[in-house]
Amino acid sequence: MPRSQAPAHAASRTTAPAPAPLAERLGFLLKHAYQTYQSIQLPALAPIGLDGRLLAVLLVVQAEGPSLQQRLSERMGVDRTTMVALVDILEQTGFVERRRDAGDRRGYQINITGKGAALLRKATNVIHEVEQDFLAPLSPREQRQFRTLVTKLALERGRPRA
Amino acid sequence: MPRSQAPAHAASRTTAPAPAPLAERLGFLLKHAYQTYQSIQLPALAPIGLDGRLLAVLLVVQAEGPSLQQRLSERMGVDRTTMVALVDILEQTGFVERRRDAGDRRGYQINITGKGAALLRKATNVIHEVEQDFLAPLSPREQRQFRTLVTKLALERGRPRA
DNA sequence: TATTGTTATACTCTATAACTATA
DNA sequence: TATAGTTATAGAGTATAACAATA
Repeated sequence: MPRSQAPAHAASRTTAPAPAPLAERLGFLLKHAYQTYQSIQLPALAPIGLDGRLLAVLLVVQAEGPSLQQRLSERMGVDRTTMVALVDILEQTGFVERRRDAGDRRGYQINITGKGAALLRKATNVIHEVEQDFLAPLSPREQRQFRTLVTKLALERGRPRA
Repeated sequence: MPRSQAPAHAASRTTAPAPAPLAERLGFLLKHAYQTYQSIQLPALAPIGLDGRLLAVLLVVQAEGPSLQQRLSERMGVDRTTMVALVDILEQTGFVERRRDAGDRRGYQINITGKGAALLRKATNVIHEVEQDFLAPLSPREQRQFRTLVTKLALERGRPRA
């Protein structure tokens, strides 16, 4: 999905109703559900200097403690060469720091900073609002159902590699 | 999504379980549900020379009759310059044909051919199998629920532009 | 020889701008 | 001048290959 993010200026525009044969195809629905989510999340995270992938790195580092870049990339399912750029950004903005491991000087341990932890608290509130906004077309009961079902579909089978 | 498509050779590989904080985020779940779907659809459509976007063009042309390229791109939510390449492929393989409109010689009417209609019947069967495979982790009742809910989320709000 | 991080490179998908022919 | 189609180009995003440092 990639290449999958709509430009920010298009976030609030809409198009004509989807053609009937596409509106019944799961692939089309899944793609557009994800794009709709992104169109809400992108402008919500931008003011605090984050996007979905940078936020994911912070979430994993905070949940699992200091981690090698390679470990982070495996956990998130992105290439290790892609992780270089993500950590570069988070390091330059002071949200994480790279520390050499004295025992094995090949890799870095990635640590979240106090500034990064504070940002993460703010981002967590933003994400909850984004998810509520996205799920707004559903009743509270339907929202719980959707979370359960999409979790099974996304995770139960094992994720394809990014 | 699309870059959003995993390479074909990775379709059957899986990674470690998703980190807990990501497995609860809707953005992560939606992305991976879509990627999981793609990892099933891609190898299923490849043998008949199609992918999701080419199939979408055929579905719209068949449902709405001969259409200008520009109209097709609006209906599908893709740029008209992107539609050029899609119609090129379908024309070279003989699944659609471009016909000049005698009244307005600026545009082409895109028609599905007999060969294209035959392919579409085959593709429709393939897609039904792909969707069943994707939904297999859910009970029949849950499958109906998921279709209803994801349709509301993808379409009710109006689609963001591609 | 293998592993971590990095850089250089290439490939895919898609969007913008500019061109042509028609109106 | 506006529209349909096209081409050239550029920008994300991400993957592969090769390299330096370390084990």
